[in-house]
Amino acid sequence: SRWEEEKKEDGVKWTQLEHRGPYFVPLYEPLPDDVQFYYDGKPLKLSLATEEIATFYAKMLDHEYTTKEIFQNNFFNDWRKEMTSTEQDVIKELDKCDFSEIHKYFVDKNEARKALSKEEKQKLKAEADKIQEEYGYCILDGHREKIGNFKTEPPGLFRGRGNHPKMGMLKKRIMPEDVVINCSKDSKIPEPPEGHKWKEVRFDNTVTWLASWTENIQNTLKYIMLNPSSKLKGEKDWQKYEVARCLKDVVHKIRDGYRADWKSKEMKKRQIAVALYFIDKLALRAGNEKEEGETADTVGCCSLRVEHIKLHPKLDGQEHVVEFDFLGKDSIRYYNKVSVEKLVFKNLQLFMKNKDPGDDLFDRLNTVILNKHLQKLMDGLSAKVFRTYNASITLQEQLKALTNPEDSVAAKLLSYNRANRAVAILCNHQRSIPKTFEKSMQILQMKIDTKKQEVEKAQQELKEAEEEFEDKKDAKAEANVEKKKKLLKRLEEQLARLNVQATDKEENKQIALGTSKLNYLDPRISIAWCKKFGVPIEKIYNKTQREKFAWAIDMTNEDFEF
DNA sequence: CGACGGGACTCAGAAATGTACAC
DNA sequence: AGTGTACATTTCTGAGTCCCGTC
Repeated sequence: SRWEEEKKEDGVKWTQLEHRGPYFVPLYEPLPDDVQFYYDGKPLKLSLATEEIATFYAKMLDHEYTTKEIFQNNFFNDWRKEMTSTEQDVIKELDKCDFSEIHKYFVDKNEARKALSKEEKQKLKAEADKIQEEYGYCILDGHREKIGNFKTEPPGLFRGRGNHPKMGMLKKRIMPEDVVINCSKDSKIPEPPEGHKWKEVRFDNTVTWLASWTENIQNTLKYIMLNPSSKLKGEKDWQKYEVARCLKDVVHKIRDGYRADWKSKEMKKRQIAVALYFIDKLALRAGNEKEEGETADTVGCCSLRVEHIKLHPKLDGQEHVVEFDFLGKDSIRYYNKVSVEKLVFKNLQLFMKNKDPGDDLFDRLNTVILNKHLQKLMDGLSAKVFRTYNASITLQEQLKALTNPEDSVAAKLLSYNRANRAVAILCNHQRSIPKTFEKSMQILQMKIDTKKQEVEKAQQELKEAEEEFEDKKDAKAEANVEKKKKLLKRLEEQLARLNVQATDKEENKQIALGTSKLNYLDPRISIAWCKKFGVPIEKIYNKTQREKFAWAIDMTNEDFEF
């Protein structure tokens, strides 16, 4: 099959790569003349470039971002830089800018698009499909593979996560002159759009990207890469889980090792040992250092500061409790109270001694030191492998504990979701509570109440039927009892299902299951579980997910053990 | 060594879009 | 049968990890 093909030289990722280059998003279309921008109450015709940037802001007027001072200031600074000198002379304060007409124009345009007839919508869809067909695929080693992101990112205002110092800055339009193309020498080299040139065309088969450009906000590279369904990505994914499975064999030894190191005479060793304990037990990320002022202030394990933990010798009947409170990746809050071993607690007290809240907790440590240590313990081992390992092993254990072979498929799926949820909680994968949550919960509660009444009514009817049977002792009365029993049973089952649904919904409101499912759980565990318990794979993986995990679906039977 | 910057890749939740289902 | 809405899926792009070379 396609998962077992010729091996390449070390570091070589492909022998053939052919594609069309990125699809460039359409150029800016000027506003109609009757849509005006006002400055200080007076209409002001803007130059094309200035107008385009104004529309970026106008489009976001409903968004919370535009209420933030940093966003406003960054936007206004960048906007002014692009203005003509005449405009600069006039437009001095954002507060005097009135974008409301422009805003309304785009709101209306959006509604108009939604109100389009079926035929018109189909036509638009067909056009999009054509672009996808033309630009969305490449040829890699003879196979036609789907590309992940084949469009350049449109210009707009930068939206960072959390308290990002650069929010609102102008993200510039990507032109062919900014783009580096990567393909094979003998392939049909993509044509730049008419009148344009590529920045560079290179033939580097040691990397997997098809095109790249430098983004102007953080000055970092962006890439066009393959879709997760591709062979290249699939193999990499498989490899990731194989490394995590290797950890399974040595993790006990590693745990013994770091426990012993809690007592080390060397401070650095003790810090490594405690940090590793956190990474293993709590599935924390490694925590690279970040450049101050360039990004939101977030941390991982190695970059934890004294202010991010509190030590409680006793708390709620537990001993040696560490209270974590910090912002992690994407500024998602990590809040947890954990009872730790006495030695860990003692070490933490020591690490925090004579430090200010803003000081590093692990002052002798960073991710490079930690990962070098891990590499010595196992080939390919780095901090993130612990997350993959602990996530996958947790799923496997939870599935074992929760699955009842006698259950219906629906009940088994609930168990699966519970197991998935345990992992999402471990990895702190959160989502914002859906806007419609309260409402839909109320509706569900109403259904439950109605169902309860129906159950009570059925109970009453059954009682009556039984009494009648006592009385008459005839076949008709007996049949009626059976009928009422059946009805009651069905209603009770429906009620139970609704209750389960409500529990599930409540437990899930702030938890995002997708990330762990897609990135941390060895798909072979899930596939084996499906096969073992007769659950169709489609029930747990949708089409995209089945495509991504094709490698696993191909190779896994019900006996698979992580 | 270790700091630093560049580079390539994975992983992250929000937002946009599509679909199914209730009314 | 048509329409609105809730939920599922897909897209988007920002935010991490980790490695490498240089000084």
